[in-house]
Amino acid sequence: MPKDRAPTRIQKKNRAAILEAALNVFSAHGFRGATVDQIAAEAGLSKPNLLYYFPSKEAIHTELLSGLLDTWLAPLHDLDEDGDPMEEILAYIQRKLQMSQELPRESRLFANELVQGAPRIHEALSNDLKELVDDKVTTLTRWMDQGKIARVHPYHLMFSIWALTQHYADFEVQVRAILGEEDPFEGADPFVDTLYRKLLTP
Amino acid sequence: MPKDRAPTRIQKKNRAAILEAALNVFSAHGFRGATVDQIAAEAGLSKPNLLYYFPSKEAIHTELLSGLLDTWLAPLHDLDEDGDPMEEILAYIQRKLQMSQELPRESRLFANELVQGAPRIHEALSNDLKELVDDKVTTLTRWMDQGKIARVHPYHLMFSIWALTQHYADFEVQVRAILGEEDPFEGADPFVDTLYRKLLTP
DNA sequence: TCTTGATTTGACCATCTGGTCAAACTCACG
DNA sequence: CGTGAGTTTGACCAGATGGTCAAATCAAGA
Repeated sequence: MPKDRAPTRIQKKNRAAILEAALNVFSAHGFRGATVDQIAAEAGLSKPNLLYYFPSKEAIHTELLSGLLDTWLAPLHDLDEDGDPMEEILAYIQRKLQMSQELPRESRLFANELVQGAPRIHEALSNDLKELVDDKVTTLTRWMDQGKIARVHPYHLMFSIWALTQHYADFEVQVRAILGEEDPFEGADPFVDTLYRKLLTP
Repeated sequence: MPKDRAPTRIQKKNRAAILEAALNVFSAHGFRGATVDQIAAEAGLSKPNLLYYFPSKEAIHTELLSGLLDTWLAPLHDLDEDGDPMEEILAYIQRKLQMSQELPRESRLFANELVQGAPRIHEALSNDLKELVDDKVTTLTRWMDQGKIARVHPYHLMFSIWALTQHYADFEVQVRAILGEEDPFEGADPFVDTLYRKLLTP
């Protein structure tokens, strides 16, 4: 394993290649379905070489998840209490939809983990995520109190946004099977925009 | 393997026990994450004994999925062109939500399969499911043409219903992590009802 | 160039896993 | 009962898989 110094050029390149490969493999097959050999092959390394950079399969997975959590939660972080309520929420939804389109692997990585009970990120959910959501729910509630948006259950509002936007990435095969050749995201944006505009208009 | 006659008392009991156990294990760990030993143990059988009733792990999985597909699609089947549009749709949504609550294992079984690209039910999606959805979309479109419900993209409407209702089962850990002690389904029903009533009111 | 730490790998290992098989056991029925 | 079909299991196997290790190779600074 590399020493505890500044990472060399090679270390940087290989660790990045491994994480990139791991994202592909884990998001497509889940933790258990992914094999170290597969990740190594995709990263262009031999298995022992891969294990020279990460101590175990689990370590790669953990680093991937924790490294991506910030990215994943950034849009919600950006929800600004001082902005225009309706525009803030619709912008959040649009960013989430865009992430589903542009980062489907990341979405499926989390989806895989969650649907199997989140054995490896349960803590992050109950702490970081809950804290962030609770905070933003306060904002939403305040907006409702001020009559800026319609009063709905704020937590379920949040869940619905996640469900709707991530559905396109997580269940992409199903969406594609039904839409055929058509671009899955064609029309999604106006649809969710209308949906939440109608829901939240006081 | 049992002969091709009428199933004996023991065959009925054991096959049922195996499928029940398999539903638990597959829905919790996905196909690859599940082991035959685990299923056998949960069914109260030895592994060779389990494999006396089913030729392989894959066969159990296949039978589970195809056996549950009808159950899973029944609510959509029931959407009645001759009923009251708004009530029909809201009833469909409510039934889906109820299934998410009462049959979370089934929901996660399909979710697991879908998020990993549906390698084993791709055909059913492109045929049975697509056909059913296309048919119901025709109904929805007709209702929109008649001005009975607001005009929205009918396929995205369908996706949104699935996403929203199944979210509670598929990502139950996340919902629980955020809501804490509170019952995840508390308030979900009125929320989705309001959501779709507002969206679809012309 | 030489040296030393960084990097890479072939060979190997223990364990897990899906599946097989022959032998043993059980049950229903004549 | 006795018997043959139905049921169960211990022992076993081959391949996959996560991980180890010593030896070989490489890279960069003195």
